Amino acid sequence: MLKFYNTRTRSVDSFKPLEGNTVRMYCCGPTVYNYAHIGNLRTYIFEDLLYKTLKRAGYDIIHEMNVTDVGHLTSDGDEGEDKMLKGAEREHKSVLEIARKYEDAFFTDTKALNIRRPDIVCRATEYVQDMIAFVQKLEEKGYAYVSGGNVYFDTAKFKTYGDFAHLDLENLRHGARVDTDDQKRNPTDFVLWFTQSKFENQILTWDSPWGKGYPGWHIECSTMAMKHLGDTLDIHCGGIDHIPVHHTNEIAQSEALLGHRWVNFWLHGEFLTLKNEKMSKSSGEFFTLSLLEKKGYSPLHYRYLCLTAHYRSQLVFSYENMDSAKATYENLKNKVLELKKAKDTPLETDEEKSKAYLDEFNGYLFNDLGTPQALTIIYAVLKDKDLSSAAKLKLIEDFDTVLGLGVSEFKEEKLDIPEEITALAEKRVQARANKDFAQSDALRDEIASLGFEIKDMPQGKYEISKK
RNA sequence: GGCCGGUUGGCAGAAUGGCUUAUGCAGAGGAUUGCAAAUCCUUUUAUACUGGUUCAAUUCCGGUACCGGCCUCCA
Repeated sequence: MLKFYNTRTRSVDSFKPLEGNTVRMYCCGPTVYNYAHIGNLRTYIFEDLLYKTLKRAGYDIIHEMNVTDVGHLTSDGDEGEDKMLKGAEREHKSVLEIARKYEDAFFTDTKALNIRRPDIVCRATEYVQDMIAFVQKLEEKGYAYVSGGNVYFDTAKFKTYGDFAHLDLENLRHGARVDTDDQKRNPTDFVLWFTQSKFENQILTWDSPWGKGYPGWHIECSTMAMKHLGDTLDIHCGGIDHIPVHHTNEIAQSEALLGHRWVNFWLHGEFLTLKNEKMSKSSGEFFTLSLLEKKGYSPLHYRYLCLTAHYRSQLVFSYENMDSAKATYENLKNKVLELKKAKDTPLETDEEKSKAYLDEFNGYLFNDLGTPQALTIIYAVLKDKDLSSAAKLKLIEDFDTVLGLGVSEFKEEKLDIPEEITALAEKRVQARANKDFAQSDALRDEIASLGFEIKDMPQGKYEISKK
C-alpha cells in the first residue's frame, strides 16, 4: 500500500517492514555548532511527514536521530578550523556548552514546526566507546589500517564501494575542493578515528587503542543505529547531499562489519535553494527560522511552503513564495475557524463523502508522500456542498495529523481592545446611523492609525481586529 | 571530466499517451457594501527547442539549449 522512492534501487518501491509491524527508521541529525537554517529544517519536515505517514498506515515506528557534537566539524575555509571550537571561541563558551546550546535551539525550531521529537535522540559524544569497538571490529576484519596516526577505512577492500551513489571512482575530482590527505591508500578512504587532528587545540578527545583522539564523522551513525535498532534498518534518511559521501561511507563500514545488507529503504530529501546562491551554514545569507519570524512569518507558514512541493524536488525559497504560503495558510485558518463556529446539522451524504475524500488523501500521501496533491483535497473538502461543517472539520483535522499545520489549535484570537478603540467604534456606529459617512470614514482612518481594523457586519454590527 | 535532477501560466507547484493541464497565491469581472474590508460566484494566462515512436506526445525515446545540485564541509 505504501510506496516510497528508494535511492538504493532508484525506483518507487512498495514498502513493507522487514519484521512484523515495526519500522526501524534512522535519520541523520544536525551538527550542532550553529543554528539550523531553513534548508536543514526542510529535511526534518520531510522526515516528520514520513514518520506520520507510516503511523497513519498503521505501523509502529522506532525513530532514531543522532546529534553530531563531535567529529564532523571541518569547515570549508582554507585552514579547516574546527567549527565547534570556532563557535566556542566566538561565544566564549566551552565546546560542550556550544553543542548543548545549539541542540536546544534545534529542538526549539523543530517543535515550532510541529516536528515530532524522534523516539531516540543520541549524541555522538555519549557513544564513543561503542564507536571504538566498531572500529576495532573493522580492523579485525581487515577493513581498517593505521596511517600517520589515524585509522582509515580501506575502501578498496569493500568491493561494492560507490555503487549506491553510482560513483565513477576513476573520474571523481579528488581534491578539487578539499585538500587531499596523502596518508590515504585510496582517495575515497575515510577516517574512522583521528589521533592526528587537523586542528590545533582539539578539546574533545578520548583514549583509544590507537591513542588519544576522536572519532571520524561517518562512524557515529552506523554505530548508534546498530546499537539501538539492530543489524538491519527498514529506513534510513537524510539530505540528498549525503548520498555520495556520508551514506556511501556508512554503507561501506556497516556492511563490511555485518556481512549483509544493512538498510532496506534509503530516502533522501531534496534541497531548498536560493535563486542565485547556495543555502549554507558557512556561506551566503544565513536563513534561520527566527529570521523568518522577524520578517512576520510563522514557522507553520514555512511548513506549509514545504508541503506545497514534493520532497524530492528542489524548492526555490523566496519571500514572494513565503508571502504566498502565508496568505494561503491564513485563509485556510479563517475557513477552519468558520467551520468551528458553524452549527449546521449532519448530512446523509457525510459519511460516504468523507470516506471518499479520506481515501483520496491517503492515496496521494501513501504514494511517495504526495503532499502537494494531498493539499488539494483540503480545498475540495472546503468547497463541497454535500458535506456538513462538522464533517469538513473532522476531515481536515484528520488530514492535519500528518500535515501538521496546527488545525486543532486554531482559535479565534481574543484581542484586548482598548476602550479608546471601542469608544471610537461606537461613535462610528452613531455616525453611520446618521448617514454621516464623512465622519464615519474619518473614524475608521483614526482606528486604523491606532493599529486596528474595523469591519462592518449586517445590522450595524462590527468586528475589530488587529492590523 | 563524472554522477544526479530539472525546464509547465505573473509566482509557486501537481498531473497526464487522447477528455476543459490540478491546487494555492496574484490579476480581472460580478454579487454584497453608503464606501471599504471580509466573504461568495465567475474568469484570463503555461507544457524550452528539436527529431523519432504512435492513429494520437506536454507525457515515451533521442538530440540541442539553458538551469540547479553533488564529486569527500553541507540537510
